[in-house]
Amino acid sequence: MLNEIEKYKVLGEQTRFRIVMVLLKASKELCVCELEDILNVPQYNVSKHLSLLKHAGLLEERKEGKLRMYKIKDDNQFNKILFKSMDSIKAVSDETLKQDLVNLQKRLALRKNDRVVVTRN
Amino acid sequence: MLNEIEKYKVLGEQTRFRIVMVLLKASKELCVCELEDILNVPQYNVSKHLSLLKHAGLLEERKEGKLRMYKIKDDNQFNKILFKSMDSIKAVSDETLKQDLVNLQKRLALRKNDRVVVTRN
DNA sequence: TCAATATATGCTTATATTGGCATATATGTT
DNA sequence: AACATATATGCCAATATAAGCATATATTGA
Repeated sequence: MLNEIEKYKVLGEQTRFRIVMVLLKASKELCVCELEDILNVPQYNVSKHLSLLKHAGLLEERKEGKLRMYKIKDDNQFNKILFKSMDSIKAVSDETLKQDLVNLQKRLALRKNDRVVVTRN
Repeated sequence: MLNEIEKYKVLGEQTRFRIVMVLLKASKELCVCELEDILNVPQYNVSKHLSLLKHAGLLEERKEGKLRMYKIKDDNQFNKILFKSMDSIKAVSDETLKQDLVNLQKRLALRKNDRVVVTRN
């Protein structure tokens, strides 16, 4: 399938959409356990969805010790516009999404010098 | 589900993506039978996919006699950006998509004064 | 080297999606 | 009114997807 179609497809699922939205709002890489904590989704699901997002070419992964850091991959025009479309969603009226963003801030506050020190919460 | 997620989802399927791409390149409304002819997809499938696209808020429908005309719905910021992302897909290297666009031109050439006169081909 | 931790992955089941086919509906035509 | 045509839709079977659970892998630290 055309890679761009794949990108729309993977974004068209609630959990994956939430992951990407959180990473966009974070503007920095997050590890799996942080996402798990922010989204309140089991680790194995977060990992699976991250894998799909990565293979579709929307995210990048980097190893850092025991952790795997994931971040937005916007090194091409298509991705940039796609993320811009997500950014244009004003109505984060959705309760789940709203809570995700609150949890994101809480999680980031647990970092020390912007480094992950608390894993599961 | 958040309406925007639904929009990504419906675009994340080959046939629906093709429909939208053809409508974008056409820059005008097309009827079901034209799309059927252009895409080489059975009428019932074209209709079903059009229905999903309409309900997701990506297309508009208008009755014209026996025909139902479908067109791009870009009356909001999110849709505009989404369609822009499709427009940015340079690599219409995909053979199917390339053929669709050829067929689109052939079908449009069958119109008389920009009105549909030939139905199934 | 052993244990603990972070993450990934295989298997199974539940659910959703898609296509095919038949048929219903609506509109125009004779 | 009967018929033809354009389109939509209900049902079924095939396939794809997602969650849950158990477990494998990799890395760190004792």
